[in-house]
Amino acid sequence: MEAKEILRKHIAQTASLTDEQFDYFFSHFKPQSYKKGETLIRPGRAVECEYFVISGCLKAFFVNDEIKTYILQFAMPTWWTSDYGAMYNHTNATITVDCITNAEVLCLASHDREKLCSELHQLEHFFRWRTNRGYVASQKRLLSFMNNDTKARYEELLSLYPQLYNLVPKHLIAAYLGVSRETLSRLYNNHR
Amino acid sequence: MEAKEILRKHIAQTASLTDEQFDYFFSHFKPQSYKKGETLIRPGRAVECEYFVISGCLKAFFVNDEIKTYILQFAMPTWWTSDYGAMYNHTNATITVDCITNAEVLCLASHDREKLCSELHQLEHFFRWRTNRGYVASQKRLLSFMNNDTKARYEELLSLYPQLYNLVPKHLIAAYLGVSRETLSRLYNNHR
DNA sequence: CACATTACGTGACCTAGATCACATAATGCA
DNA sequence: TGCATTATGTGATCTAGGTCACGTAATGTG
Repeated sequence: MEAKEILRKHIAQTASLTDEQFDYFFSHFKPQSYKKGETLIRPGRAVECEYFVISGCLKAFFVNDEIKTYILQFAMPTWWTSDYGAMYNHTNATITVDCITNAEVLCLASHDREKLCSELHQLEHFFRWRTNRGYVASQKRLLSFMNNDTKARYEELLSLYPQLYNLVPKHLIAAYLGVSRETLSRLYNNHR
Repeated sequence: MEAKEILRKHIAQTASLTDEQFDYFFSHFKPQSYKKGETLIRPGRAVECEYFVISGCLKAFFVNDEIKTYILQFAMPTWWTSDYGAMYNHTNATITVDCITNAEVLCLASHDREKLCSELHQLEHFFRWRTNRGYVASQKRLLSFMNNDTKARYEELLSLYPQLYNLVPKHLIAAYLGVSRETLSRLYNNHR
């Protein structure tokens, strides 16, 4: 399935657009290909756009002063990603988005999204719901952080996204769970 | 300032409505008064509406099997609160919303919000941006959880909302930070 | 193919914060 | 005003997980 069709199906779950409307919407996206390890969003730079993932896997992460990495999101096909804090406030990025595998994405400029939202009510509706879901997921993860121990969070993550186990190196899973790679290693080898 | 005026100013920051449009919007809200300790949303029940706080302070929290409480949000004047996960998915509430102090709120039914959003593009715009901000704040809190220790999170919370220190009991602040009340107590009395 | 880099496992030790136990305010309310 | 809650402080002890140190795969690249 090609990029256009994937996006079409994705939108159709939340908003109904005519073919003409969708074509117009789609014409604002720039298809891009990235290789494993390439960086889409870099801290300190302006954030021009957000990305819709067609294939491959990206990660959005924060690196603190002690060079420790925390992964906010693994972005898989049909997921959206960006540094939304920076994008909405027009400030410089504080997080990085890069490729875990080779990836194809559709790039939508922030000002184009705002323009499209004001031109087409249905698109404003779509983006409202997309963010709703993100917000609820984020609250849920926060709760899981407070309530569950590492092992429970690890199992939760793998039951939600089984593909991750073979797709991404273990130290990145640790960085998503917010623990050291040593702890994660001990966890599933239960040496304790 | 009365409730209507407070909501008017709040909306105006994000969306421009005519007086007629705002009156129509406002006519869907039910003003309600609650006393300290009263419950607005209860786990296991359906979630009919969301609340806009006019005065007082609410809390939205989760209670786990071991009766430990985790506070997701303190809701102060001009904040919105509900169990959004339950509301969006039409499932029963998993969190509780109750009053830390006596409070006045405006209650908006979920189906009215959806109706209003589809009738008035500007309102859909407003709710998109409100959720945007919530999403970004939630991501930021998640990051703070992973990156900062309890002391840093405590200071972050108080610098953001200094009123909280005198308004809410310390064990609720601990429940927001995700630590035991003993740990919080030791923290600001630095007996260590 | 060889060498560099990255990924992963595991022991030893350390620390933040949990838990339990108890004491002492402070507050509400009959 | 007096008693029952609720809020808070603090010691003693325990534990999940961090950090450091080292080793061995695995993978990539000239």
